[in-house]
Amino acid sequence: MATPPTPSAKNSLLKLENQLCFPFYAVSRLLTKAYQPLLQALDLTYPQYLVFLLLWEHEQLTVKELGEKLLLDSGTLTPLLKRMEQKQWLSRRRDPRDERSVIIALLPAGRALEARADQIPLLMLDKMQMSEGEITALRTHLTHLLTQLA
Amino acid sequence: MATPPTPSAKNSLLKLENQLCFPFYAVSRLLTKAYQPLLQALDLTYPQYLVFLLLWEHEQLTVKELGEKLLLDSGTLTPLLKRMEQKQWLSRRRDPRDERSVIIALLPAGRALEARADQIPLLMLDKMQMSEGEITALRTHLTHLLTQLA
DNA sequence: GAAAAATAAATTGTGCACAATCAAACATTA
DNA sequence: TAATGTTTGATTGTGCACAATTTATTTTTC
Repeated sequence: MATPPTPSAKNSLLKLENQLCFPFYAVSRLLTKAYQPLLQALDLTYPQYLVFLLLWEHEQLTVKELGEKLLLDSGTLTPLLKRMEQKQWLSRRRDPRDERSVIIALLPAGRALEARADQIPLLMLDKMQMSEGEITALRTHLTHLLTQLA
Repeated sequence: MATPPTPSAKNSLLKLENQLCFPFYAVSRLLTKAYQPLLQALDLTYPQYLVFLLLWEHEQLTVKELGEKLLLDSGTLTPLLKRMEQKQWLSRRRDPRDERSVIIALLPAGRALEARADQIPLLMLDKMQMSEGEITALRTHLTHLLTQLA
């Protein structure tokens, strides 16, 4: 079905295969899909898992702090956190000392998930099949890009 | 399985800063945001731009072929393509020789966007501030990961 | 200390992503 | 060729993402 390239598109940067950004977009989605069977066992989505990574470490954080660390805004976080509150994984309450802020705090049911999640990072590293060196190199480039774009 | 973790190292894998996947997720979203002002001028979203990259090169493709190249399924593509059809950028019709397939064909208004988009790749390369070598290295790693995960 | 500016969430609306299900068209084979 | 199985899109429902606006609260400035 695919027709031969048209003259205007020959050797162009406007070709999917010459794009650098598409692989980022594709890999990001494939990684989320690779997490899916592992997270589904915990009834979690990938963004919810990211919130838990922070809460397991910090016990409680404001919505603003979560947003700064995950690079997400309240339009994304508020409904997501409400769904997690419904499941009794965390609590949402205003900071008495600054009523503008909402404090997200880990609840026992949320803490209990930590033990069940502890195999996930190694299982994912396994799926990626990359050497220690490749991973280090990639992390360096990604961090550079991240600071460049953020 | 990779290397067995020491007790202390095991816990640290469940920290956001030690995640490899989060930077992919974050960079992917930041890249899309970096495209946004450039694409908004053409009334395009990033996934729509990706569809155009393929149509500018191939003139016409089936939904299945678009899905294979972009790693997207019909649940994503069908409504996206309908929105693009509304704007007269492309046509959707069944293949007379196999009524199961839908052929997506570029229309003049869609072709006209190509010239207005041709600066985008260089502008994006500029935003990323990476050397030729870094880009090549990154593309290699990403391609490896992509085949590993796809 | 009142008005103005800044900050933090919530809300609204649009557009992906994707799992799951369905229906139609085509291919296979007994 | 009738029954079975496969392929292709469409549909439905849920959950992000994010721009833009709104509301409540706090801080700053005059």
